[in-house]
Amino acid sequence: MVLRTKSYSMTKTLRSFERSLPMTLLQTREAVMKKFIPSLKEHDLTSQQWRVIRALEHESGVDMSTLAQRCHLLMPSISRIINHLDKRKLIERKVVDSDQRRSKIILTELGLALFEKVAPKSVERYVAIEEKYGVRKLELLYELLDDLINTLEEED
Amino acid sequence: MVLRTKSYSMTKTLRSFERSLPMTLLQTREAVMKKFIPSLKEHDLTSQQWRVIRALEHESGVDMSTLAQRCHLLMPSISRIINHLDKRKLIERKVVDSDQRRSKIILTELGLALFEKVAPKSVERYVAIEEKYGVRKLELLYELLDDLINTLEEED
DNA sequence: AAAAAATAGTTAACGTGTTATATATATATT
DNA sequence: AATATATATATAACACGTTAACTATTTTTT
Repeated sequence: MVLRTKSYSMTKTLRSFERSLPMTLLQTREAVMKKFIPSLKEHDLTSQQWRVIRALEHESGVDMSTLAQRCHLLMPSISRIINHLDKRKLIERKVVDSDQRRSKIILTELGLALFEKVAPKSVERYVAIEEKYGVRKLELLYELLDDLINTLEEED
Repeated sequence: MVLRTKSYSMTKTLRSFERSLPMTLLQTREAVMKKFIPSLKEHDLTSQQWRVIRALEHESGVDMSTLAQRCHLLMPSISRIINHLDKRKLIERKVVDSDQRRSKIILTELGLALFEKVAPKSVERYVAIEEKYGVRKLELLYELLDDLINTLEEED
């Protein structure tokens, strides 16, 4: 393991596949989500649906494209998710008068109630992570991640 | 940003959804993968298929369950992926004599050739990231992520 | 040895990621 | 004003993530 890492930085071979950056990021995400997913399942929500609900609670009445950007989802995914949430009456769509193509998405009372129920669990999770891992390290991690994102996005 | 962070840790409301930890990890992963995905597409590979090929190049002749663990994939996914790679003759399955349920997965010559073609692109990508972001920061990031994973996995 | 329990792998069903294509409406061009 | 182009959203197709159910073996229990 040590040998592999060493040979990587010296001879430019592949980093051991279990320790690749994308894999490590994926694992971290899984570890973070793991304890929160059950709260979502209790309410038959996927993490993406929850992301949309959070975005709408933050700012209701945005259109699909905006929602896609904010939630880092692609239009086909948003389209399906909004359809799904619409059937569950958690959101409503209002066609925009000035542009019939567009529709504003609004969180219903039911949707808001669901948010209020789940949100505390999410807060709890963050508090638990802060306590066990440390606020300082967490802030440092955020900084490093943001920095990496910015570095890589400059590549165009 | 500073204000937001402050209000979060003081009043225990939800961190702005765009800056949640899972979202940030997802974004980082996307940013890291972005420039490498085209190399995979050239060879009609998904990142998961590539992960499996890498694992097999590292150690050929492991069974499906082992492969699932190593690649952080679930059995149904591995099952489909191995099926797919089998059809493309990139791998072969050999039923284990002592246990007819099990089969060992072997990278074919064709599979190995594909690995040899794609691997340098992956190395290039890492080198580029190291150069732009810095080896030191990258190592620190790995440490923080591993630490977070370990912290969260102790929670059981 | 026969029955029960465990294990390896597959398949089904549903939601999402991704690319390509389609449809309707709005804007720009002529 | 009629046509072409652009935009917002939807749908289709295929792969993966996830849970549950299933099949075929192997191991354990009795």
